[in-house]
Amino acid sequence: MPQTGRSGCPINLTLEQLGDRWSLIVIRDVMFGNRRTYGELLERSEEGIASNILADRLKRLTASGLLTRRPDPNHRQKGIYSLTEASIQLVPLLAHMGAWGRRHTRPSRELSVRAELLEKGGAPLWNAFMAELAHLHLGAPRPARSVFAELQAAYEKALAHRAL
Amino acid sequence: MPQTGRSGCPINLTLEQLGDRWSLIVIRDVMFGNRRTYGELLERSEEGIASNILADRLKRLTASGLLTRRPDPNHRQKGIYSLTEASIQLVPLLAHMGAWGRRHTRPSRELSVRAELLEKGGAPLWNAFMAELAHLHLGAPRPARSVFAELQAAYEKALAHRAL
DNA sequence: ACAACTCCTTGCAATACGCAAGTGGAAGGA
DNA sequence: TCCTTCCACTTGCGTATTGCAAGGAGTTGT
Repeated sequence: MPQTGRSGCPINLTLEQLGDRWSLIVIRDVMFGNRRTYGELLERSEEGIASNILADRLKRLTASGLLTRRPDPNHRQKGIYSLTEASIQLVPLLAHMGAWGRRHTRPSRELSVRAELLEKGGAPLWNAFMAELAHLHLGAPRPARSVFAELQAAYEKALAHRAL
Repeated sequence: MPQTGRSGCPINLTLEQLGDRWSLIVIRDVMFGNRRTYGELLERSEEGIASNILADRLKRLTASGLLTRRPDPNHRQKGIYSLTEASIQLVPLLAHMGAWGRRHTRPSRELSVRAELLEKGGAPLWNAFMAELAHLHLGAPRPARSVFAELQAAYEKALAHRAL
């Protein structure tokens, strides 16, 4: 039996949670950019998210179990946001979104590099990345391979190349 | 170089086109439900889309190249909507959305059956389905296997089972 | 004590959404 | 021909969401 408003279709239910212009952007920044606090997410936002929208999305995403928030031991006011098992399993979805966007929109070269790597790596790469996210966010053991570092290095190389 | 408003990230650009609560629902109904006209999409909508929203989305999706509209030869007023190459390539994305929704929301059993088949079939099934959609919507040759019929049969079997 | 920092909140305007009713052209029948 | 029905949308209007700019409250560092 369905739980929410419109219908019990799994695609619809996914859209009801994530189908807006900002939720997946926030998750993307936590996931691929390793932004872990409100301030980082606000200041280093590529798309310039507004502060009230960010606050609202952080609330909603934590309420629906896609993020968790724990206090920063060094700074009583700060919260550190982490991905959950559910949001880590969005990796294949985001990879496909990146792949589709690369083909059917006009992305910038620098910002496409990570999407390209993720696409070419396929499921094995996604699984390695998910294992690493489980380490970074859920305290799982550190895997041998750091997909995060590979993606970041490729991105920075593209940035440097563009800057020349 | 980016083309649109917020950033050139391919994930963001995909969200700018599809990141609302209705666009993917419409595409899903055309794709999996084979609804080809305004009336079919309105009347047989599981989620009860409003007529003005549907009209707006059909306009926007055709404008951005995810649907095409041709007049119905038997009925001058009717338009027949078809998927394009770009929207057919959303099959893996929708399959992943269904898979994620099945795991992390509370979908109804009947409406999950297709998502389950798509998930278990994986990339080979998606490719067969995309070939069939190219036949149904773009006039490509008819493939040997009809994934559409398999999905529909499974759905109707689940419906009948529920009705007992 | 004071200033700077950090996480939000508030006010307000613009846009999007949702419902119900209506419009205008086309098909079909008497 | 004229009338009814159908069909694809549009319009009006109230509500919710979004976006921008400014402000406020708790926290840290000096």
